[in-house]
Amino acid sequence: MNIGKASELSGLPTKTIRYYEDIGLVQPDRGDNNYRDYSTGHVSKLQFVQRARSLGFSIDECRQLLALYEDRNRASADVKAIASAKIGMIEQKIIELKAMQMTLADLVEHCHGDNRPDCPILKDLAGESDVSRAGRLS
Amino acid sequence: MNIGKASELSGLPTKTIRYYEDIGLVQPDRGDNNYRDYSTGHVSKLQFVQRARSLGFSIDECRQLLALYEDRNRASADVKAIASAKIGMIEQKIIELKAMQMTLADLVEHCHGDNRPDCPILKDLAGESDVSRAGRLS
DNA sequence: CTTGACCTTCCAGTTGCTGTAAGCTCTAGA
DNA sequence: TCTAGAGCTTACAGCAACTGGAAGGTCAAG
Repeated sequence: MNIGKASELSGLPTKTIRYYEDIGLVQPDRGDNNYRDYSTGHVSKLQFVQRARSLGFSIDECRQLLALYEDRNRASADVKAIASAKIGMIEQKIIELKAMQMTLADLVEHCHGDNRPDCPILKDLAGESDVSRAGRLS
Repeated sequence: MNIGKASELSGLPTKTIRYYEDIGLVQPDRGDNNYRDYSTGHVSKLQFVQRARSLGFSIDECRQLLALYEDRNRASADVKAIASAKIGMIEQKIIELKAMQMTLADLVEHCHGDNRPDCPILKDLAGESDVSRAGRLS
């Protein structure tokens, strides 16, 4: 099938699919007209990558997962290790985002939000404020 | 002061500080030797940007915040609006990450993690599994 | 006077695409 | 059979937000 159909079936833009070919992630055959020709196997791989990406795996991790996916002799422990590491990274990211959120919420709460120029948020960002500093600077 | 000192005081790499000059975020003076010359005011701005960036503000948002910071007639409501919007975006990001995490955790839990090639994680990514599909596909 | 740290510019690379332009190919209708 | 337009091709540029490296100028200490 042509790239348009593969795009439709995999849920990935054609641009992205061509990009995946460029970087050697999923390489289709070529027809006589030089059009890319995707088999259902290729589409499966594209879907595989699409899902892995949406789960936060990097392209490089997708490459590893695809290699494992292709490898009949793979050890599922390898896959589990990659996924587990990813969970840890996500957890870390969530913690950082929560910290950001709390700091911002604290600042917003202390901002009167009117037309006066005096703003505790900017003061804090500039390091002039004594609001909620102790925690962040320690 | 030279860029090295400004880097030390602001906590930003010299590369990043030069980059910030390139994009017109914080523009220092120049000495006779053509070295960048940062005043304490410049360093304050750099610190300001450093903190805003660490709170998840984009460069463009930093630019807006810096403009407000510089503007004696700013309305603190403007600043509050930017920060509030950012909190919402962070919340959204956290929700997405949690969803990812749960899906991955579910998959890892169902993966025996030994040397057998049969792996539920890969099965799910390939769309062959019936584990934890209903929620994701609905 | 030399060594080495620090500074300069410029260019390329990173990740994961996305946009655009110029041009080739295929298909359906007049 | 011709033609319009949809779909395909390549190649290059650009996005964020830096980071790295090369080649060279400057400065302070020994």
